[in-house]
Amino acid sequence: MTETFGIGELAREFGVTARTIRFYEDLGLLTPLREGQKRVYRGRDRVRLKLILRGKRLGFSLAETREMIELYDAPAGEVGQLRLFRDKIAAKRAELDGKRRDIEAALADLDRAEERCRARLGELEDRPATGAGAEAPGLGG
Amino acid sequence: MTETFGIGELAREFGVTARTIRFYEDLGLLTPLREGQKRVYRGRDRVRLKLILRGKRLGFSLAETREMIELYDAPAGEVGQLRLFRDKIAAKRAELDGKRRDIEAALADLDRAEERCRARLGELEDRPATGAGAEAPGLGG
DNA sequence: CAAAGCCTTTACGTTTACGTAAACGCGAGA
DNA sequence: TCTCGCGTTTACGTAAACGTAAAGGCTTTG
Repeated sequence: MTETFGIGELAREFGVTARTIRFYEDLGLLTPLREGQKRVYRGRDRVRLKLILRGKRLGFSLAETREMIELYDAPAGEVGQLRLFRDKIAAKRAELDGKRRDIEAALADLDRAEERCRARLGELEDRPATGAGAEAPGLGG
Repeated sequence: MTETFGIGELAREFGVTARTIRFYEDLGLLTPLREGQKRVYRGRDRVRLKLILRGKRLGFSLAETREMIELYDAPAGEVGQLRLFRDKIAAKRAELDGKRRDIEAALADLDRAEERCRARLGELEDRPATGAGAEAPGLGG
C-alpha cells in the first residue's frame, strides 16, 4: 500500500509526457507530494490521471473533466450543497448518455458501411471480372 | 426533395456560427454549391454537418471525423482498396468501442457518486441534526 | 432612397493543450 | 571527475478550431 510513483513512471505507464503531467498540476488537477524538489505521486494522483485521460478520450475539456472528477469524490456538505451536487451529477449523466447515443449511431453507420464493403467484396471474390480490376481471387483466408 | 439551405439556416439549426460552417468548408468537409457568391447547401451537406458535430461531441478531431465520414460513403473500388477500407472500419469501430467502455465506466462512477449523495441526503432528511447544518426537513416532494 | 438583414472575403486574435528548448540540480557508476 | 539519467523551472512555440472584426455586395421593406 501507499505505493508512490515518479513522474516518468506515470508518464510511461499512461503514454503521456512529463510535461503533460506537470501541466495538469498547473491546472490543479493533480497535487503530488514533494521529496525535496521532486514530485511524488500516490495512488490518488494515479487514479486522477487515469480519470483525466478517460475524460480526454471522451472529448471533455480539462475543465469539464475537472468538474466531473469533483463529482466523483463527493464533499458530504449540507443539504443544499448535496442537492446541487446531485443535480450536477444528473446533468453530467445526461451528457454522457447523449455521447453514448452518438456512439451507438456512429457504430450503426460503420456497420452499414462495413456491410456494403463486405457485400461488394463477396461479389468481387465470386466473379472477379465484375466492376473493377482483378486480383488473386480466392486463395487467402 | 432536393431541399436546399442557406448558411445561416444551417447555423441556426445546429447551433453553430456561419464562420464554423465556412471553416469546415475550408477543410474540405463541406462542399456547398453556389448561387452567384452565396453558398447553397443540400441535404448531403446537412447530413455531413450533422456527422461532423457528432464526431466533435465524441472527441474526434476534424481530421479524424473526416476519415470516419469517408468511411461512411464507401468508394466501391477494387479488392485491395475494399480490404483496406474494411480494416479501417474495423479500427474505427474498435476505437468507438473503447469510448463506449469509457462511457460505461464514467457512468458507473457517477452512479456511485449519486448513490453516496442520495444516501447522505436520506440521512440528513431523516435526522437533520446529524453531520452538518439543518434545512427545511421533509416538506418538499 | 436609406436602413435592415443576409451574405461575402480577408485577416488578425484567442483558447486549449500541450511541445520544445534552455539551463540547471543531483545521485549512481565507470 | 565526468557523464548518464532523471528530475527541475522558465519560457517561448505551436496546432486545432474557431472568434471577431473590417469592409463590402445584394435585396427588400418602410
